[in-house]
Amino acid sequence: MDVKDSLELFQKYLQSQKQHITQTRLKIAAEVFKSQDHFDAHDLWRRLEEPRIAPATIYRTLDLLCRSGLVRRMELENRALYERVIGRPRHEHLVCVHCGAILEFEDPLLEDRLAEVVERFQFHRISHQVIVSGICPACQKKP
Amino acid sequence: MDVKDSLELFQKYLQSQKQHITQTRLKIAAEVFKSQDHFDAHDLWRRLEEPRIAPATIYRTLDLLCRSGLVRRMELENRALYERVIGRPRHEHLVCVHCGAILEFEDPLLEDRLAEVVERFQFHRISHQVIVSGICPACQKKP
DNA sequence: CTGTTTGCAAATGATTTGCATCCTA
DNA sequence: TAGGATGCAAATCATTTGCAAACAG
Repeated sequence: MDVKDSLELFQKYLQSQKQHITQTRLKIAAEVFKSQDHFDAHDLWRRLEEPRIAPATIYRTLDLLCRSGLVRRMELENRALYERVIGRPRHEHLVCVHCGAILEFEDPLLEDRLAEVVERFQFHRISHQVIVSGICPACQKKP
Repeated sequence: MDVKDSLELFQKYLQSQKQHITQTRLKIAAEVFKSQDHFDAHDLWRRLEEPRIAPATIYRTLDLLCRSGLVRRMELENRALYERVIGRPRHEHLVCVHCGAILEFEDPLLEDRLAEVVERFQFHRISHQVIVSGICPACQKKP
């Protein structure tokens, strides 16, 4: 799943929603699909190096990307981070409160439990997030 | 575990941290320990009906309550909610994006998975949150 | 007494919104 | 060409911070 494929999926999403495929949206989406990490709206704006693109548009486009299911948003203390989801294995996060590192982990059994809970409650899931806050191994060793 | 017991635990926490036990802190904590739901800082300020207590102090005290482990903070879209944790079973949340309802669920097996992950990574956990966003059964039935 | 804590008001900072202009479809 | 999309600037809004006065130990 490369950037090109992801962009196509995004375009299909826009069309399915009767939304315009604009140059601005494509530039923003391409930058997101190139990413390998967790970033906030301002990070993305900086990476684009296109001062003409307004931060407001970044927010609006990130919202579209999340709705499309290609990108995921996670709520941290006082800010939201985004990450590309398409073409990546399902995972959750460990966040170090010391160094800010975000570690990812995969745990199918945990995901199974979540699926069971959603089923148990007859809840229509749109998204979910599992975040463990604490101190990473590296920071534990620091003096 | 009633309000009085919880307050005592909070006082012990304050003493252990060499922090002052003040009337303002006790009033805020008592209101929190009376709560049965999820509330934000402003909700709490309103419930106190003590205009003299500054919102800033509410935030500062909620922070202490979270550090003490008696209260838990959850990050939602653009705001934080708090809930009393002491004297209640461990649980996670389902949040309805339509009506805003917050459903709680208990799932020991899910908690076990989290414990295993934390162990696997040798991560020192401080807190965690599992939030499933979606549409609750009641809202699914609405036209 | 003496350092904390608090109230108040101002500052912050991420995100949202109004609106005229621009650009897809 | 029409209505959605964008840039820009202003508005929001929860939360934080600086500081002098009030208070706990």
